[in-house]
Amino acid sequence: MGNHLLAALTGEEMRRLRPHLEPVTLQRRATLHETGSRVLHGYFPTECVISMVHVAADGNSTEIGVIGNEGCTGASAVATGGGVPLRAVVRAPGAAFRVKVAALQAEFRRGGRFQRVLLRYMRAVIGQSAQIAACNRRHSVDQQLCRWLLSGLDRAADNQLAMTQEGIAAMLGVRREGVTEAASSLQKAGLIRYSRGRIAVLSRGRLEARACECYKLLRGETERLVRDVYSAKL
Amino acid sequence: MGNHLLAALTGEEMRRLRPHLEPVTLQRRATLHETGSRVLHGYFPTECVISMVHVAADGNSTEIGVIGNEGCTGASAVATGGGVPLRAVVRAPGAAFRVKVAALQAEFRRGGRFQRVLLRYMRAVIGQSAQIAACNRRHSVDQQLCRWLLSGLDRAADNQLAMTQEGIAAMLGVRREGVTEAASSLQKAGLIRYSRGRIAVLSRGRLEARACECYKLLRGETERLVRDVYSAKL
DNA sequence: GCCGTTCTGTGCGCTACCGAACATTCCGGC
DNA sequence: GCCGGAATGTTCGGTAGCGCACAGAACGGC
Repeated sequence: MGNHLLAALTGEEMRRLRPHLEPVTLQRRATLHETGSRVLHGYFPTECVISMVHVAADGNSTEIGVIGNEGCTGASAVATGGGVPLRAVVRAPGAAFRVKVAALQAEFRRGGRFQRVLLRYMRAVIGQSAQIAACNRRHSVDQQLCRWLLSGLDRAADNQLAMTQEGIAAMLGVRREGVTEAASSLQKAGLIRYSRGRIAVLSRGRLEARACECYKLLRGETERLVRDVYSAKL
Repeated sequence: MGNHLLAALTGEEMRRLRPHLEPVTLQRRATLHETGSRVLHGYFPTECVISMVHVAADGNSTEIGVIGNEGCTGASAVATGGGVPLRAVVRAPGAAFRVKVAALQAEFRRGGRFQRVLLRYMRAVIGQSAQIAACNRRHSVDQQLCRWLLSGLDRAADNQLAMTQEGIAAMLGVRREGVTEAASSLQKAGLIRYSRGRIAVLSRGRLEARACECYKLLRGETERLVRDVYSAKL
């Protein structure tokens, strides 16, 4: 149950990086980095889930990407220094490795496998954000909720998700009432059960059927990413 | 009137790359690369404008990013090989440099300034797509149209844009009628004048005032990008 | 067991946008 | 000068989501 990006490194790279890997437990809703501000650490989730969120001037937020144990935060900061254009929030608490950006940068600049892995990951991030952007535009709250639940479920240990409807609404960029309605409809249909911020997915299959095709595409992209980072061809 | 990414290279890098720079004139609406397919060339606009467009299974499209002489296509393909997750379409015709991906990759792997420039550019792309995603979700067709016009204008030679309302609708991911209505309202207010695919911007200032704040943010990000690629600190 | 807080449910009027159908205007080619 | 196609204009009913206001329900601390 490690992190795929780290697991894909060569032995030598891992030896160099290991002293800088700091195991941490991330608390729900913690903000790991803030829009525009300087990034000090990259986080490599092993058991937690992190959301990348765009924050508008009026405080409205929109989730642009999700990071589980297939990714990391701050990749672009590692590649270029400076800040990232998004806020990173812990969506599901749990274990992760924290690494100083400087250490990551040093390894990145060596131009080895770590660099290729991180670049491949950045490509996935761009694709993911494009897909979510299109989904935002086109699909109903109901469909998006299904996609959101599944994207969390794929990265979770069990069939449980911890998030209030208020929180989900903020991520999807819709009203809380809209989420209430969609969630209540899902519950009536027996796909999920929830209460006060705890959601249990009862029928993953039916949830997938109800979600828009964006979910399948996003999932496929993630699987390709994982395959690629382990591939000798990278 | 060159391309900023190329202009920021060192003399030595430019000497190596110059033999591979192929000046081309891009025709309006040409598709430079297609979603998912293998990318053979990167394009560095000098006088044209290119749109990065997400295409859904049903054919619906959504513009995720714009590229003028501050950027290039296929950056992520250069960094990692393989395809890009978006379609690139010529939005305004004109000159560009075409370069084989293999040549770009070779230069990228040297790990010099070109690499840092391209990475910095990828960071801008991620930020841009996040901003546009949020804008898609939140703002009215009218506001988005203003933003779209301005984003083209910034990269155009004069105050003219060539694009039918049908075309704009496809980029913004809205109905053609919605664009007709918004455009006609802008014309009545004296901000633009248009006819059959030719749009003239009459009052840039008022257009900016009417656009959502996304435009200013996107523009600021682009300006920072251009500043950074020329900066010695990169 | 009480109470404040957090979370969820519901109703209402409103607006922006959608989908479809059709009318009109303009341009370029013959 | 005529004609076909492309671009734009307009209308109409339908609906998803918004903003607001408030009601109930559950949990957590004391």
